[in-house]
Amino acid sequence: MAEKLSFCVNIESPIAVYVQIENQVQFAIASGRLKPGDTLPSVREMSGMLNINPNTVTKAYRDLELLQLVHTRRGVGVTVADKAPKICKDTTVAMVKLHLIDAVAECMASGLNTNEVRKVVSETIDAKTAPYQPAKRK
Amino acid sequence: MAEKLSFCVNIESPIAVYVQIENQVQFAIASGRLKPGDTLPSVREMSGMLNINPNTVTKAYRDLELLQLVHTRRGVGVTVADKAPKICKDTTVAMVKLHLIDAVAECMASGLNTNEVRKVVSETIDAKTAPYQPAKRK
Amino acid sequence: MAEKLSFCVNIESPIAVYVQIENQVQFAIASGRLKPGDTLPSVREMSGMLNINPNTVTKAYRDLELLQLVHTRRGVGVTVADKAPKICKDTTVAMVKLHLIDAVAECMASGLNTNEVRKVVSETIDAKTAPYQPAKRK
Amino acid sequence: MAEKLSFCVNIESPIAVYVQIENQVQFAIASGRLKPGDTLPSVREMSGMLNINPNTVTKAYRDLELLQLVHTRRGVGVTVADKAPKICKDTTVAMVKLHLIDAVAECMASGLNTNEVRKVVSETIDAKTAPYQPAKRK
DNA sequence: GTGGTCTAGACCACT
DNA sequence: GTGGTCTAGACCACG
Repeated sequence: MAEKLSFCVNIESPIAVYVQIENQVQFAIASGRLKPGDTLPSVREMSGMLNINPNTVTKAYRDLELLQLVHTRRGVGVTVADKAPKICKDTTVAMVKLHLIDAVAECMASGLNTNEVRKVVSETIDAKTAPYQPAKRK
Repeated sequence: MAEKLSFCVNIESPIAVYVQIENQVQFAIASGRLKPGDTLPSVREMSGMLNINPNTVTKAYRDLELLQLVHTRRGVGVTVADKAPKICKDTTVAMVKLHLIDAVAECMASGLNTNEVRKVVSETIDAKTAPYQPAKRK
Repeated sequence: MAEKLSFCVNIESPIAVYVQIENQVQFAIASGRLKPGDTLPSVREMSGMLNINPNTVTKAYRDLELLQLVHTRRGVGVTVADKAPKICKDTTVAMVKLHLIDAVAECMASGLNTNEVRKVVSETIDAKTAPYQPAKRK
Repeated sequence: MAEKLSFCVNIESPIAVYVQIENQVQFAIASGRLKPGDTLPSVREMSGMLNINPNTVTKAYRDLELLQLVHTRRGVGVTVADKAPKICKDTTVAMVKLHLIDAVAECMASGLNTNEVRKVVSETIDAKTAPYQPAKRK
């Protein structure tokens, strides 16, 4: 059973709240913070924690179920599926790499200096040991 | 007059088509491929080239006008503003840096190895001398 | 473009309305009544036709999108994906066969006469050339 | 006293577990495997056998009592009612026929070949002499 | 005109 | 106590 799980959403973000939740769960599974059999916070618990509507959480959990990352059982709760880690590693890693490639390509296309790109990368790597913070992308 | 300008959009992308156009114009200005006085493709030309609705192009050009990056004059077309390069460098660089930071943070959150992150960055830097390709971000 | 598409739901059924919609779309694709590129009725149109809440239709369409059976584009509509027929045939046929096997097994388990089973099957085959009517299963 | 009664439930099924139990008891009565006066497994025994919550078994037995198919007596257990076979045959046969009709209709709606339908039916009839296995219906 | 997102709240089903 | 479904209605984004 997972002990400490912190989730957060940025309600200002153009990224839909339910997508932010889905991503954080996927990242938690991919990084091993959530393991097969672990129970996610209940819909009511999560919605209270994030101060959002329960339906929004429900939507996220349903999507995760369709992706076969979790199992939902009425009266029981939502648990991480056995094959979730594999699926997550297969897809999540590919996705974040793509994002990284896109971001670097953007930097190059906008004329940024190569050294500056590397410097930003290094600084971010050093800073990020903390849990995932949802992006504020435009 | 700009000689060769290639634009492309990914209609499947969750990023709005008109935003993709705006970004590409901004990048072109920031990197010097578009200079003050250059004329953008006409709405009709651009929409035909990209096979999209003319309204979408119009919306992008309107936004660029609001950002004071271009001037629209009836019977003449849409031309790059004198102060556009300065504005673009100020804002575009900040934006792409943010994207880069987000992307690296994502990689860390999903448990990617630090060395792997640096490797992807290096490879992308080496590969990207070509014009900007719109992201396929999820 | 699909000309005539009749959909219907049974609001009394224990099967969720949005699932009934999903099934009917899948069946329509599997049987060729809906082809790649065809546009589904708009959310508002469908909800009016079936006299249900638009959100219910939205839910069904989102699921179909996650199953990669349709493409949704804001301002455009929902269209059948190119690979939808293949996916549908692969999964839908397997599903309905399973249902049939289950139903026959049920009949046997409840002591029904073999001849009677065949008779019911034949009668239903003869009767069913009409469009799919959602089940009233208990 | 019934000698050998095998029950099984599919916890993944969208059909409620207690409904699966009810159906199996009904089928057992309809087919004569359970006769008036026979004792059902105790709640504790059944819940242990199926590895489910005792409350779920209790609910199933309570429903069967409401249907007048069984009698529950403290200190004695749950026994099949005298009139159970008649009731079961009247209702169960109607129900399974309906399911069969639905399943065949589904096959037709999804474009399945008529001959294939008959083939699946025949194969299932030949195969099914074994006790009822709960459906995995979607 | 499309669909997307979120809220609020009701009622149901299951354990 | 869990989650599931549906409704009603608001506001936004896109073409």
